[in-house]
Amino acid sequence: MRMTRQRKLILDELCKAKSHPTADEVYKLVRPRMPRISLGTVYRNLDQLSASGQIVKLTMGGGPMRFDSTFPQHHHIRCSKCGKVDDIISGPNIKIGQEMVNESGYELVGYKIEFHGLCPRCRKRNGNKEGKPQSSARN
Amino acid sequence: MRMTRQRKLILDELCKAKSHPTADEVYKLVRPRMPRISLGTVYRNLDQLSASGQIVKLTMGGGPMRFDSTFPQHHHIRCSKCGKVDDIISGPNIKIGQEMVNESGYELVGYKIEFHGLCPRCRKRNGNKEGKPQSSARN
DNA sequence: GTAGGTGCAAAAGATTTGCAGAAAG
DNA sequence: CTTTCTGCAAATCTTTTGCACCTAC
Repeated sequence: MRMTRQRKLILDELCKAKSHPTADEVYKLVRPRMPRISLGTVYRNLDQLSASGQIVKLTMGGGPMRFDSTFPQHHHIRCSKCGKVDDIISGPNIKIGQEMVNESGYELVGYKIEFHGLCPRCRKRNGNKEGKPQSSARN
Repeated sequence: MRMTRQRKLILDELCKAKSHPTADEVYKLVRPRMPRISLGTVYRNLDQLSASGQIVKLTMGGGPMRFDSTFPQHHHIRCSKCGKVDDIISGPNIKIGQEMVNESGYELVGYKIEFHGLCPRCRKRNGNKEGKPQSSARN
């Protein structure tokens, strides 16, 4: 994979971004520094960067694809009410290894955990200031 | 939520399906039994059924949305090479609780684990018959 | 009876692709 | 040099929506 000016730029903007931009947002982030770049190029690069593991594709259930740099390692949580996506800098130990998928015959390469819940703002609006889970923690 | 003939039918076909059909595939599954149903209706119902937790939306990084019934509880693994999606009837205990997301201020409602790796067929083609992970298990 | 649901068709969005010229290695 | 990548624009694919008519409750 060649490291073109475009690819470097896209990766750079993605690392700087605190949010989880869509392809179109990446396009807008990059244009000021390279006005003639095309949206198609952005899509092609986002695909390749994620195929090579340098970034992650996030779908988080609905709407256009979002992208995020992989470092530092983290997971994501999405508000079921307003759709906001935040990072979870997972401290604790989720041990996930080959043995979890052995029965399937697959060779495990990676995994992704996507949480969903209510963001602080929506909790307040709901009048549920303290953490009283209202449903069991499973999808 | 009313239980219309359409909704019942869609849910029924989805429970029977061993695969993870796209909206369009669900449409095709349902049409033999209800020829005048519209694709729009299928989309609207899949959305509502997943909002109410009766089915799950799977995005699995790329392509159109896929849908799956929620029982029995399971996760999914997707082949990074050919795109095949299979079920992981997770035996072991992944303990994920509110404490994992406390710092974020969110109230945890649920989570979803998506694995990816090489399916048995692609492993063979790769000449890697036994489980020798080639990269670290992370995205 | 009425709020929510449906079919149809068109619109809106998101992503992919063909091609000729550019540029990385 | 050769191979991969780019810009552009058109094509394709997916999903959403407006509207008038239905139907579950």
